[in-house]
Amino acid sequence: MAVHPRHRQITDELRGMINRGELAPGDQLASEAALVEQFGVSRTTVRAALSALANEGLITSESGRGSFVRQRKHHIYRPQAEFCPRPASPEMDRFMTEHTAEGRQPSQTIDVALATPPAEVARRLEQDKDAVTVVRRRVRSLGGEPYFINDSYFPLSLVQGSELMSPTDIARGANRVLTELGHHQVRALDEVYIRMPTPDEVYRLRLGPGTPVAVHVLTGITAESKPVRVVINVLPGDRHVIVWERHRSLMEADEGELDN
Amino acid sequence: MAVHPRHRQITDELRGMINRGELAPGDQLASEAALVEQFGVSRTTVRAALSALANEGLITSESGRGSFVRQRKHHIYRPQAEFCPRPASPEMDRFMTEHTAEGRQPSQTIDVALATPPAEVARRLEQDKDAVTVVRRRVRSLGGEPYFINDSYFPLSLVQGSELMSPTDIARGANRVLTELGHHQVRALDEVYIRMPTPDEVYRLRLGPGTPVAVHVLTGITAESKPVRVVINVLPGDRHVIVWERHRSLMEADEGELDN
DNA sequence: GAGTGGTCTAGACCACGTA
DNA sequence: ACGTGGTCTAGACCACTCG
Repeated sequence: MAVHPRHRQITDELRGMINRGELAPGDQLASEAALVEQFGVSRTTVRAALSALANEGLITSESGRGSFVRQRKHHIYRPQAEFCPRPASPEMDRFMTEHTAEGRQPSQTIDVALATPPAEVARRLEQDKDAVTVVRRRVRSLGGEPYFINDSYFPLSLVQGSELMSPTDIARGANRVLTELGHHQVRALDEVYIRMPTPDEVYRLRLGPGTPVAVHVLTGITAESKPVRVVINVLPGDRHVIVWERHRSLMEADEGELDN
Repeated sequence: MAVHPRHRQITDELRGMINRGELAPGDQLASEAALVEQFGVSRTTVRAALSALANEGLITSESGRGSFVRQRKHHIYRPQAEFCPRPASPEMDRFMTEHTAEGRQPSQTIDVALATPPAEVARRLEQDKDAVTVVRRRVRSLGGEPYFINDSYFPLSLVQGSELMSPTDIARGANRVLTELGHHQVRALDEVYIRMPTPDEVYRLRLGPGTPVAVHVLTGITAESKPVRVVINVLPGDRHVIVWERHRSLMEADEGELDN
């Protein structure tokens, strides 16, 4: 029988207490010194155990204060919301009611720049990699806590001189503006990647260790199959649920390979 | 000017080499002993730096062999595939062609059990938390590498005695069977959560450290608004892209709050 | 000032993989 | 046999938070 190393046993012991609810979200764990006593190991070993829990996203350690059980509070992220602002099914309605965001102050920062986009974006826009795009970068916050990076890229040639280049909110939406400019989108391709954040994302979103992100890449496409917009949303995993709904009308076949 | 601690400097240095491509996926890093020499620090400090990179999902360390730069290879996960087996837009077609899975052997394990489901599932099925469900648990693998946990829950009262209770593949799909039993689904609610895996998931999917998962929860609903099926898919972040497509016909409004 | 976590050292022994 | 990473110890000093 394989026996786990000491630090792993301590990790499992503490994780068990969290999963069983003996340690509730927000609770403070025993101090490192206390755990050294309790388990009869060196501080290094205790710290290895705590570090593992931190990287699982279960606890955070705050210098000078202690270690605490984390809590997740999920905002609802609806990729469909852009085109279908209102939920259409009773289940979705109920789901959204149950997850109603508390009355915290929303705020956002916007900055607009001209830049050659990352290779991933250039590829999706079918541009040369040194072609210039307009980038609208936003960080959205709720009650001071950032919860959402939203970077939109438009080919400069398509939006030159339009209000998309001014760093202010556009109430009627970027899609409307693109349509007015003659670049009406009729299709979109959505991709979602799951990964650990870059140090830059950790900084911009104030992420704790062990917090993964979802990267939602949206490519908007015209009837002529021309991509005119790429949006990259970065969502902290501990603050979001991605939700959508489907109806019979969208279900073209009855069987599928995924869910037998 | 804030100066980073020594281990953080080493982390940044090594991450830079990876991002700049000086260390390519699959490459071996300098050994810990070599890094101790190179940076003039203790082995503990070097290991702290390597541990950080591992938890970012950038490297893996293998006992007795060394540390290596990781690679991500993305399978395509289409939540829509269940109802729309074939891609409908040229962009999606191209996307899937570009990501064609290599010709590795697919395989799967299936086991079927009667069990009281986790509270999350019971709630979605609108069952008492001690009501029994049929669980079809599957792990799908490609070339020996597991890439997909797929657990389907059906209320026992609805599927008793049907072939859903036998641990074999159902070629025509579970949806068809449910329809034949008089529980035709007309809507679905999809939720995706992003988090670090549990130890059980790490084991079943053979995940390395720093690998987050996406949890896709699908609730299938009849015309009478009765939930008849909950599917929980667990996808390793380093092996999947979640992809779907949208068309004008689904775009009911022109503006949205997400993408100005 | 007392207690907390953050950083770091210099060693030691072990299990593992490869040659 | 040797080099690799995995585990663990016993200390030390620091920065931070809080009463």
